[in-house]
Amino acid sequence: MTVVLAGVGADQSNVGRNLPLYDDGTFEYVPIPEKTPETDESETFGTWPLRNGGVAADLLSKIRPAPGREEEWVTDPERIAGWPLHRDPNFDALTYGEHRGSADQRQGYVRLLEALDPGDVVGFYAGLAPPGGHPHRYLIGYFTAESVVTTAGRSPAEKRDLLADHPENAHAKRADGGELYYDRVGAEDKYVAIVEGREPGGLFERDPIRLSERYVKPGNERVGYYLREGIADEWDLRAPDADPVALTRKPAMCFDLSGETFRDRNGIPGAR
DNA sequence: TTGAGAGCCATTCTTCGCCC
DNA sequence: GGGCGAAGAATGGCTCTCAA
Repeated sequence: MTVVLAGVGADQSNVGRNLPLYDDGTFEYVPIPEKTPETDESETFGTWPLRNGGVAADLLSKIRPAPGREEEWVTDPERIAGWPLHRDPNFDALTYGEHRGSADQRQGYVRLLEALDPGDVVGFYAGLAPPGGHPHRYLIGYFTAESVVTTAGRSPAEKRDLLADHPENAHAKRADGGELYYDRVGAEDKYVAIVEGREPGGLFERDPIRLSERYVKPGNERVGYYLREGIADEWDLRAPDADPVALTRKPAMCFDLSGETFRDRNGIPGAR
């Protein structure tokens, strides 16, 4: 009886802009750039179709595959068009993988996802900007959890077998010879949680659900983005335990809400 | 072992300067 | 004057350290 929301999608930090929300309620979802061009993912910014025509590369003037002060922006249009996507979640194959957080965090991404039971829901929110308006965090889709597996505590051979069992997952696609990306770059303390999903699930067609409120929190000087009070109350927020929950950095959120109730309130992807 | 506090840094807003 | 980009600053999550 759990709903976990995860922040996904390209944003200011990796493509230098927020994704568009159009006047008719439709929106564009574009995955973040893959950290490494060495991936089995065939979709690139030059092939990812937009709902209003064209491809994702048409929206972008720059990308930063690995956000960080030492990383340079890629501005060459041909390189942008050919850069692979970190297609996570994969709304076609209904699979989602996550490495953010660690085993000793109670409220990090991987720990919240590990707690999902079959029939629970994992939802996805992204930063969308309407024409001439401020960006907000919107729920853009979800799927029903079928199973959750992690690479924690597994031997290299076991990890290889696990990734082979989830070939459509973005973390499996960027694994090299069964070796996870974070193992290759020396971050062995990271592990990946993979959620395999089932119907009902997918990306909303239109009218994403706004999760954030934009205001100056008492005691602060600057405006911030916070979880709407109504969402926290009606969906029974369990984590994080902050009040209000700041959505600036896309935290994982957990709600004590049944999958059935969540679907009744928010509709079915494909029919919304 | 656990919780509090401090520092680091990712994210994004604001301001300012440059160019058309 | 408007648009755009760069730089600086504010916020808050994550991580580490230390004390209880």
